[in-house]
Order: sequence, then C-alpha cells, then structure tokens
Amino acid sequence: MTKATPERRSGRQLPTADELRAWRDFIETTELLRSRIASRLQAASGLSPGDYAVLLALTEAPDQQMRSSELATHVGWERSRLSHHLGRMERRGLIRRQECATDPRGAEVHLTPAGTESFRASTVPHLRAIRELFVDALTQDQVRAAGEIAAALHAHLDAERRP
Amino acid sequence: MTKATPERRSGRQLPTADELRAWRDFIETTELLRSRIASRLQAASGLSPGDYAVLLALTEAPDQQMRSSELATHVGWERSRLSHHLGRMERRGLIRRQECATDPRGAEVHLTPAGTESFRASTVPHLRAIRELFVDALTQDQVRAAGEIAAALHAHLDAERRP
DNA sequence: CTAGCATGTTTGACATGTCAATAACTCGGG
DNA sequence: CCCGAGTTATTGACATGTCAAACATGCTAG
Repeated sequence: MTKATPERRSGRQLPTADELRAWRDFIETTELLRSRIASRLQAASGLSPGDYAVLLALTEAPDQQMRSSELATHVGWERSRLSHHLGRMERRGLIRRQECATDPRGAEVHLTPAGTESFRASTVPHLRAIRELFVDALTQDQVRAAGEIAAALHAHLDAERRP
Repeated sequence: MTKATPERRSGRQLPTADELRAWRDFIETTELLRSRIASRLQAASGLSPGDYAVLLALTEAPDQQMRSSELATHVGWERSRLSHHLGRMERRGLIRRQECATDPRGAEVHLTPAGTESFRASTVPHLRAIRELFVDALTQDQVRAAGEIAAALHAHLDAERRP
C-alpha cells in the first residue's frame, strides 16, 4: 500500500518514539479520567460506574425489568461478571432477582424503588461530570475527533477479532 | 470566548446528545482496547500490564533496583497498590524485596533474573500489539490528535484538582 | 530523654474482573 | 423414554484496585 514511502508506515514492526508517546499519554490519561468520573459518581450517589450501567439499562427497559442475559448483552458484559455484580447490587437493595415466569432457567432482574431513586439522583451529577471533565477540556473539534478515533479503534478491533 | 454563540458552548450544564455519544464511544472503546492489549501481553509473556510497568521501571533503573516509594511515583500508583502488586510479583519470583541499607524503614525492590527474562520476552510482542491495535487503526493525524486530546484532558484534570 | 508528629511500607477488608466448572433446564433424535 | 447438546445463570478461585488503619522508624521540641 505505502510502497512510495516505505520508511513512513510500512516495513516497520514497532511504533516510533512519537507513536509510543501518544499511546502512553492516551492510555494513562483515559485511565485517570475514568477514575475521576467514577469518584464523582460515587460521591454524588454512592453508585459505581457498573451500577450506573445496570440501572440505566433497567430504567430504559419496558416494565423496568430485563432477563439477565439480555441485560448482559445490553451493557456488554460477560454473564459471569453480571451475575457477580447483580449479587452485590441485590445485597444493597438496588435490584431484585426473581424466577422468570416463561423460562424456569432464567432470572428476571427488577429495579427496586431504592434503585430507581439512586439512579435518578445520579443522572444529573454524572452528566455534569462528563461535561466538566471531558467536554470542557476539549475544543468542539477535539470532541468530534475523539469520537472518530474511538470509532476507528473499535472498527479495527472488530476486524481483528474475526477475519 | 463564545459570546457570539451562547447556545453552543456556554450556559449549558449538560452534554449534548452528540457529545454524550462521543463520550460513550470514547470510554467504552478505550476500555476494550486496554483489555485487548492486556490479553496479548498475557499471552506473549504471562505478564499483566501492571507487571510490565513495574518491570519496565526497574529495568531502566540504575542497578535494576529502586526504593519502593520511588517506584510508586514512577509508575503513578498509590503505595498500597504497589505493595499488594509487589507481593504478588514476589510470589511469582519476578522481583525481590530487601531492607534498604540506608533507611531501615524502607524497602529496595530488586529485579530477579526471572523478572529480567520475562520482561525481555514481553517487550517486542507488547510494542507490536500497540502498533497493530492502536497505531495501525488510525491515520497519522489521528495518532497525533489522540496524543493532543490526552494531553488536553490531562491538563484539565490537573487544573481541576488543585486550584 | 521522650512525647508526638512525619515518613515509608504493609495489612485487612472489601469492590471489581476474569476464567473455568457446575447446575438446572430445554429440546431434538433414537 | 432417555441421551446428549445447547442455553441460562451461578459459583469458586483468584488477580487487581481502593480505602483506611496499623506498624516501624526517624526527627524534633520541650
């Protein structure tokens, strides 16, 4: 593809120093950002990002309930991870699990009033944190570029996964 | 700055739908990317990203050793996290801790031959994974932009932290 | 000297994640 | 009827992270 400029993009196995610096800045900063957003969420509502994802999905579901594996797909987690997380959330009274009427193997996950309320209280502070820590740090072009970079990375990872 | 278009960037508390989509793509993709890179590293060398960070710092240190808190600063971890991690690495024979000669409170962390060898074996595959999963997914401009976005986010987080 | 504060590190309790194994149930053929 | 393969969800063992408390030692004011 890049035969005309072989020294630029092809024939190289390893990243250049500049590329490596960009990678390190990128990966370290996203980690830091994630933990800051999580702190804000925790402080505002006592919820973890995982709790938030589960409560968001349930809140948007018809009847505020969902089958366990449906929920796993929706939030993009492995079943096992979800199961452990639901156990913790159930202990804290945020959700309730009950046998599924139509499939005795399955479980229905229900939002409790406490879960509904915690989620309600967390929404605005969480969105405000995203605004303050992400959107406000960047220009409009950078926000757009960040979305495009994420999309390109995601597409590339998908392509690698099953070619 | 944006007085001429007040509805665009100011007076708003919450992100727009586009901004929120960019945020979600960004944060979810970086998480996915992190875990893919970690899998590659694990497969190639049996090391976790944390192991790699510690071994990299020790490898670059004079005498292949470092004081524990120096190491914590270098990799950007809390002391407690480092202590737990060093315990696990020591059990696996990657590093060794011994009393510091000059300060009886302190610990020196030393690289073992096994640690040196594991790190050596991991370097090229790890850099290749960064090349394949990050650099190759993006244009040169995007790699540069990713670095700049990370720098802007980092600076903004620092500014928020202590003013 | 010694009480008390600072420094360097570890520990314990717990939240979060992954992986492999298990349990409980469905369903389609013999 | 029953076997075996697939589906749904949970479990256990363990790695990784955070927070607060504990420990050990050094330093300094009285």
